[in-house]
Amino acid sequence: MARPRSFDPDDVLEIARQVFWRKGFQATSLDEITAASGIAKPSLYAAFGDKNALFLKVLDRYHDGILGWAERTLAQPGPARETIRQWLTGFIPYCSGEKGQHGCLSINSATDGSLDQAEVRRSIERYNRRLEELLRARLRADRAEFRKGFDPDITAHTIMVVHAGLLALAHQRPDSKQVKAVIDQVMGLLA
Amino acid sequence: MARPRSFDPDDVLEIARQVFWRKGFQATSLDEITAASGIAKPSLYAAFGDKNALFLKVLDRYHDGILGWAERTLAQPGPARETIRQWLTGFIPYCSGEKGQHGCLSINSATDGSLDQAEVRRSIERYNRRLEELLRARLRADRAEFRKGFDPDITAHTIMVVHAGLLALAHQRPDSKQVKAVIDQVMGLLA
DNA sequence: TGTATTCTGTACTTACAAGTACATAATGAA
DNA sequence: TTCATTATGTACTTGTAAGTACAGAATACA
Repeated sequence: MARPRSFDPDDVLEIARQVFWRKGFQATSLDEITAASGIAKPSLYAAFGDKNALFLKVLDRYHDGILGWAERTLAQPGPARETIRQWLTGFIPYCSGEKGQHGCLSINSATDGSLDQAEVRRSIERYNRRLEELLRARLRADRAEFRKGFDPDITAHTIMVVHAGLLALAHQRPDSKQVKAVIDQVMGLLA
Repeated sequence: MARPRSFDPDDVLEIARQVFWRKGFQATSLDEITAASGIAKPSLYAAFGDKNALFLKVLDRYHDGILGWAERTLAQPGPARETIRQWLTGFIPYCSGEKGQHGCLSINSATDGSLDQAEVRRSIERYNRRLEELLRARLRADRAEFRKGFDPDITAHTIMVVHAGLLALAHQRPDSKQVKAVIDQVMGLLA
């Protein structure tokens, strides 16, 4: 029994994500988000809280999207190595060329010293933990495919490191062939 | 025949590096640097130019320090794998625990969307290129140690990716044992 | 139709940071 | 000692961004 919202909050989060992704948290002003979204500041504040809270919502949504995709991809049948290779290969467009120039919002945020809000750190930690759990679970489940002495836990973490490294270096716009070559080489560890 | 400078510019760059490293470029105000260094703003501007120029000098100095150390380390005699392992192992204190919580100034800057100054990008690219060249040169020189088909160029890049990944994930303060395990596992690719 | 309620847009306040004007201090050289 | 020259410190201007007050608009329901 009141005036309804004139926008879909999820649409605005999507727009805010693009701006935050491109410019980073500090350098993004709410005025830029109002300009990009057409939503005035009081509406943003009413719907999402202050800038920190808005960013946290954007980041959580981003994490959820990637985790959902990882869950689906890593649940696929077949050899674990090929499944994981496919998952990593899916990141190539975001790790190379023009499209990769802004890297990963989560990595960018993790390396941003201005973001020392505890909740942002927690969101990133939870995201990394869950991603690594997915990899670890898959490697453990298919352990029989690998050599004696294969360590699924360390290997899962190594893959996380490579994943983070590719997305950190994405800002240099490397050639997609080079990224693929690195993935293929690292997959040699899954044997 | 004029009043001499009351400070050593290199000392100030060192202090500025610490502040920029901890808080990032955007979130660091010159007032914080004046507070940390005791040097007033007009002196900073006279000596280093504006905030962008100061940051660029800090970053170049940081890059030079790491490159110098890499040159010395990677020139050491012995098997290439052990030399490179030693070099990577030297990063462990900066990739783990309390000391690693701020990661690497170069990676942090590369992933900072607010730093789209062309000169900063160039400095980072040059740094990465030189580091990779050092690794590649060493792997090529000692190619005889490795199996037939070993690709020194791709391997050098893979090591760069792992290196970047470790420093990107350093913000999570991982255990140093875990970092060491990843390095050891990746060194398995040098065979 | 009227009213309570919530949303929206304009315009504001406040805070803070970048950069600088200017008066003054400290030196080397004459 | 005096002057030319460059550094320093105080205090300022300017710009910009976060957050909000308030008046008016849009709905559901009585």
